[in-house]
Amino acid sequence: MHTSPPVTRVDDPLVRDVLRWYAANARDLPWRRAEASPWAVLVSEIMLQQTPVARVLPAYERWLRRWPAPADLAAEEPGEAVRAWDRLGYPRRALRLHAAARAMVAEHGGRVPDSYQALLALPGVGDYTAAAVASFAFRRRHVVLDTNVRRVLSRSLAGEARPAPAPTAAERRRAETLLPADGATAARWAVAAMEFGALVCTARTPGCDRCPVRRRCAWRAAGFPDDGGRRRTQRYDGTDRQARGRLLRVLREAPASVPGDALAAAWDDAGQRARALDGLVADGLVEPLAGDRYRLPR
DNA sequence: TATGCGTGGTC
DNA sequence: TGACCAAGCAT
Repeated sequence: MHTSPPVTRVDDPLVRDVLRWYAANARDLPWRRAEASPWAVLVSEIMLQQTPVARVLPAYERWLRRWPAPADLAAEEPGEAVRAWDRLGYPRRALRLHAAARAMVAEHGGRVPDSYQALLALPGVGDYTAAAVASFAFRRRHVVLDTNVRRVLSRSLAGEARPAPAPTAAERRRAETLLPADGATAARWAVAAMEFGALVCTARTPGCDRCPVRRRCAWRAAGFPDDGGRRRTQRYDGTDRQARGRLLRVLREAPASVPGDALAAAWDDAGQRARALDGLVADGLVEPLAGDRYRLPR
């Protein structure tokens, strides 16, 4: 690797301690290796949206072996991306990643753009992903606010068990204040804070007894207050969401098009099945053909 | 701003 | 056992 060892002085003690913790405890994940391309970083970030690392790993390896550059994916039918997405969940991500690959070919010479703004303009790339790719792949200095970072800062600095449902201006200011001056150190801080939130300062059972910043943690100092303000978790069984998943699974596992009967076998309730199918078609995940047949989009 | 969007593991 | 949780995005 051509980057120099960190020489930047990190003044904030939280940042310093989390960086030190990361140096000793980071997992060896493929998208963090020096040889990971910007495309690999982007693929990993999209796959990791709401999906655990353990489930992403095999899909990530297969994906990059098959499509090592944006142009390789762009040359495929969108349905192939949906099929290769397998059961990662939220298959619209696959469609958007495919659209992003085509946009990169059309507008960026087949490369992943290196600016936050250009990244943000890609389908399926929001604030978090744009900042993460700009930071991790290009060492640009950005606040990277994912759910882990937000939880770490809420606890250690604000003394609250969990952050607000959506990032607030105050949170951004807080994060900006901590951000190291140079891009490379800022990137390392971002990934370190995320890793720390994933492995120590976790949502359910935080490892406060082995936490390197516990002496300064505002949440601990306040006695671990918990207002219990959880997000309402949605039911899944019997929902349209589940129906969509079942239908799409039939389509993914079929080599070509399938008859409506095959979909009917996957979901009993005809009204709900029709609604789910309409939704899938509207999302571009399913293509209806003549004669009551369906396939993944071409 | 609230809601819809998959899937499977954990406690 | 059923909530809760997992590196969000789009509308």
